[in-house]
Amino acid sequence: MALEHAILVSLLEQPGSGYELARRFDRSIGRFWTATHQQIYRVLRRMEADGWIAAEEVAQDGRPDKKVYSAADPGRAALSGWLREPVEPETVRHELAVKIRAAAFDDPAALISEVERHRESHAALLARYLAGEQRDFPAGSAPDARQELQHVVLRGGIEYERMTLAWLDDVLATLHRLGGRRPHH
Amino acid sequence: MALEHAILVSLLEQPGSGYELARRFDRSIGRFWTATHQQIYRVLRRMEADGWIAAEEVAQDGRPDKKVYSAADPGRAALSGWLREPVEPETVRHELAVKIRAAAFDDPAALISEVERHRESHAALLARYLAGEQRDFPAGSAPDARQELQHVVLRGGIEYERMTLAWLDDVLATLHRLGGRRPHH
DNA sequence: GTTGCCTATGCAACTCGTTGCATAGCAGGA
DNA sequence: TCCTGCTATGCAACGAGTTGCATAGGCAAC
Repeated sequence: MALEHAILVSLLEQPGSGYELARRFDRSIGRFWTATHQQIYRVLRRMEADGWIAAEEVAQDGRPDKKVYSAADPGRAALSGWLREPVEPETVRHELAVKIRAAAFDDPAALISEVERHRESHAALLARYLAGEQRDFPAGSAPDARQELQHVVLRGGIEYERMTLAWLDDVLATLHRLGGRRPHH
Repeated sequence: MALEHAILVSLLEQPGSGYELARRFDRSIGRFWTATHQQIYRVLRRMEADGWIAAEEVAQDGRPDKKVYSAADPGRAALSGWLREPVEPETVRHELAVKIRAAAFDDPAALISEVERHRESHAALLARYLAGEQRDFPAGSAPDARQELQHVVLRGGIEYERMTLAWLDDVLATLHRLGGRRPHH
């Protein structure tokens, strides 16, 4: 389980409440690790019980109170230990690939609009990444270690989206080519 | 849930027992959808109860008997319906990216050997993909629709591995560059 | 001749992750 | 005025997925 570690990293970068963490997981961190607010609250309680993080009640006016968490030393030590462990092989879940192979037993043309939707959403995400790169890592700046590492992760996202766009074009060309043929029945 | 659909596709391509499916999920299909034998057996029982697949007991000598499953019409219809539904956005789980950002709060150099291990395993997978492509889709052949679709999925795997290798080189260069600097404490 | 691996299926217990719902005050617009 | 939406946390129930173990015959190596 790496949700705990992803939360620790996020709290080290910036302390925050469960709600704030949930929003971060919808944005930057969510690009490589997703979580709902339910999961986050549950894991936060466990981590606090284990002493990995410390909570501070913060009263707000005009808004509900919140509990702001920050990483504690045992949490930092746990993260350090995890960093030195070999990571499990990633389990891939690529639903679109299943659909593409499934199309051989149905009408391949029925997939075209679905693939086009995916293409659009990946193009939009690439644009967001590129805008974020311009904003956070402008050319000529002198980044520190944290920024360098955040940047190399972002570059990975950018290259992933570029690769995916090119592949989806390949998929679309293949589906169009097969459009005339009868499906296998 | 797409495990049912991945199993249906696999059984349409070739009928087989739970055990055989588990091995396929360790090989080709497992590249874009993973499953343990436990999951597979449980889902097979549910699918048989729902009439999606049909089972036939096959006695073997020198080996335990097996139940060979094949896709039935209701299963084929369910697959067809699923193909026409929009797919949920993929939830990405990229543990290495979490580690890279975590390295900002520890020693970045400690990650180098881990990244190198990943690089090797991605290089080995790319080599396997390329060998499989040569074997199954030799230049000059006239593939049918099923092979075309399998090939485009494989090309996606190949491009993904190439992209990942290039990115891991970028990560390694970044980690080496940061090697001299003190971690943030 | 015992140890370990392969085929083949399955139970039990657990953790992970999602979905629906609840509360509760405040802000802004129709 | 009512409706929608945001901040903030949480319960309950379910489904997905993993891990450990069990059985049971055959095969090959040491």
